[in-house]
Amino acid sequence: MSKHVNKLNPRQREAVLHIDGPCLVLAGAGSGKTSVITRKIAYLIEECGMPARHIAAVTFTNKASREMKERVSGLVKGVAARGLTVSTFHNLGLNIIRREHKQLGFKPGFSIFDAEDARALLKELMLKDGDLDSDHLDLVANQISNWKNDLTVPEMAASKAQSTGEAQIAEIYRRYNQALKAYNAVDFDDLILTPVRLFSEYPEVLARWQRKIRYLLVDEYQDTNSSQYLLVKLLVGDRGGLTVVGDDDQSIYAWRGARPENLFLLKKDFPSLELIKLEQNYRSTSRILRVANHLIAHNPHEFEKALWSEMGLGEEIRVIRCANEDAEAERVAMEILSQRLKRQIKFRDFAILYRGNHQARLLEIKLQAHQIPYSISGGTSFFARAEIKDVMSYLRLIVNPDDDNAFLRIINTPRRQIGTSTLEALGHYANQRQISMFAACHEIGLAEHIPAASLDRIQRFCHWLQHIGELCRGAEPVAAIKQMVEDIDYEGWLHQNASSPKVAEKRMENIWYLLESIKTIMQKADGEEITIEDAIAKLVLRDMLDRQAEEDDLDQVQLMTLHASKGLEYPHVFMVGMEEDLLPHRTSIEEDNIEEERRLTYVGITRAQKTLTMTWAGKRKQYGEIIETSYSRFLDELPEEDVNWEGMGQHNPDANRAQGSATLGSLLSMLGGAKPK
DNA sequence: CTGGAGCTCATTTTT
DNA sequence: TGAGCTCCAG
Repeated sequence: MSKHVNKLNPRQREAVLHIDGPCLVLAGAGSGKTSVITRKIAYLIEECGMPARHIAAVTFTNKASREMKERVSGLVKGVAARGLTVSTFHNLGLNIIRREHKQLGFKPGFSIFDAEDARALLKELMLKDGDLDSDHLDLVANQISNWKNDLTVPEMAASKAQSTGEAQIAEIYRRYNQALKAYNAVDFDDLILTPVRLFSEYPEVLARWQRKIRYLLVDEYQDTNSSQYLLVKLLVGDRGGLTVVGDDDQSIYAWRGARPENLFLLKKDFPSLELIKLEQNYRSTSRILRVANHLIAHNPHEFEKALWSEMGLGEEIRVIRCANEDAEAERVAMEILSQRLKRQIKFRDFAILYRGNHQARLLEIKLQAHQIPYSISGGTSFFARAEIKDVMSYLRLIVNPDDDNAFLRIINTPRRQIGTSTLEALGHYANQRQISMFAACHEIGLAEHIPAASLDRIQRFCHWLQHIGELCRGAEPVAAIKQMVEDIDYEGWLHQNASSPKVAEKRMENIWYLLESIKTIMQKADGEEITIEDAIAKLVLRDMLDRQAEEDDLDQVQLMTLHASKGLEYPHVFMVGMEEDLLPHRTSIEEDNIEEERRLTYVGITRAQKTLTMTWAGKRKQYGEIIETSYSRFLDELPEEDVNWEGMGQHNPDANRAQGSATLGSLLSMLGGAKPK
């Protein structure tokens, strides 16, 4: 038997060997799904003789795609792996659009608007419109994204509108798309949607891509939305060269348009689908899995699945009642300190998981107080920082002069004495002539609308930027960008504006870090030539940023949301805030979305390898007032015999559910609540 | 254009 | 409670 399968268990082996038709692998948490995908790729290349360039593996995150690339290159050596596609959905979409940009009517160097850019554009459109105020920004942005993910074009949205409100949003949607087109830009959703439309409209283009991608593997399939599924379906065609791996119990992104039912739809679209379940878990103790299975059994299931492991029974799950959220954070900190000594383990063996980012703040304070090193993943992203957005806008404008949004962001940053009236006149002129603002700057006719002094300043800026652009396409792009930052004296501008020199220095450091990243990306050109356009696109798609990698090696407790923890594992896991209104979150209770919250809890539990500790606070400060809480309903869904309850006296669902039983715990909580701060 | 007072709104967020 | 915003006075 092949070397690629003899380390696998029988189910995994079956999943790797089944190549004569579509294959759905239901892979429970920790069941070795990445092994299956990577070994299947190796098997296809080395045993089936399929050239690597005809195989594509698609993931959702850059992290997953990076890991997959690494693991494949460990299995398939050298030239045999050349041309293999391992990328995120969005990256694949980007590559398709790039190759076919002419057909699609995009100029090369088109911009990619991230979520933030898209919102900024929407805000502007809504402001101009007046019908909708920007209070609804979130709603509108979400609705448009949902429409795009469900393949609904503006005209369809308008005709299906149920209310005037919806019709208004549909109108904004139309203008939003129009603006993107004018800016020669796409948003994240378009990266998937555009290839789908292309393939539906041009069968010959689709055929070409089908010839290229003969075998497709998709990771985390439960997270696909409608347009992603359609993209998969189109690429696979009726040849059935498809393996998808997923777990319906780990679907936690339905609120973002993911369609976990895509897992079962597969059966309809591919009748010959082979279903393989991976139930052996290589991560956790049997106790942890029993608890996880017991919990998730409360959800309805299309496919029954029960995880098991050979890792031994393991310790009981602890559920700890704390007086309030302060005591909870304190308790977790103390647990980490004592467990670390008792078990002789590292800080990095611990993770603290929570529902909402705001819960991290108190934990941070307590960890700091006890000098426990930690790192938080998530929070304000690097790319949300104003200085990064500024430099990125310069770069975007260099690559795509039609990007009016980028133009407007940086035309007067740093100050160039180009005021609103000048820009209004310029915008008006550009609009009339149906050209971009940058292009309008070069027109002779503009002199009639703008005072000579302003015009001169604007044109000097444009010429300078063009000059930098030429340098960027030369031999030393990074040097050119550095030159650009120096030309505009961005550093001086930062110092002038920042509240302290320290802040300015920090911001400048971020910019140097950005330039370093660009340098790395351009150097990593293994064989293929990477243009400045590619580098910027990679940055916008958050690819190739090795921030996290440095931190992974440090000995730090990991703090993150339950969502962010998917796919990760830690020896000792704390889940905090196990309360009604928090873990099932209140809005989910109101919207009757308990099942997804239960899956979220399931994801949290299955992150743990050795021990799992859940905490909850009897009282919690919420919007400034102290609220009596009751513990999460999910705690009652855990098997009694595997759980050790602390601070609640005898655990008794019926009596304890409501307040009032005079247990030691409730007495303590009364003390805690009454104590002055 | 900046800074401070006042108002309002509180999930999750792979790309 | 407190972060993030708008709005108005300088």
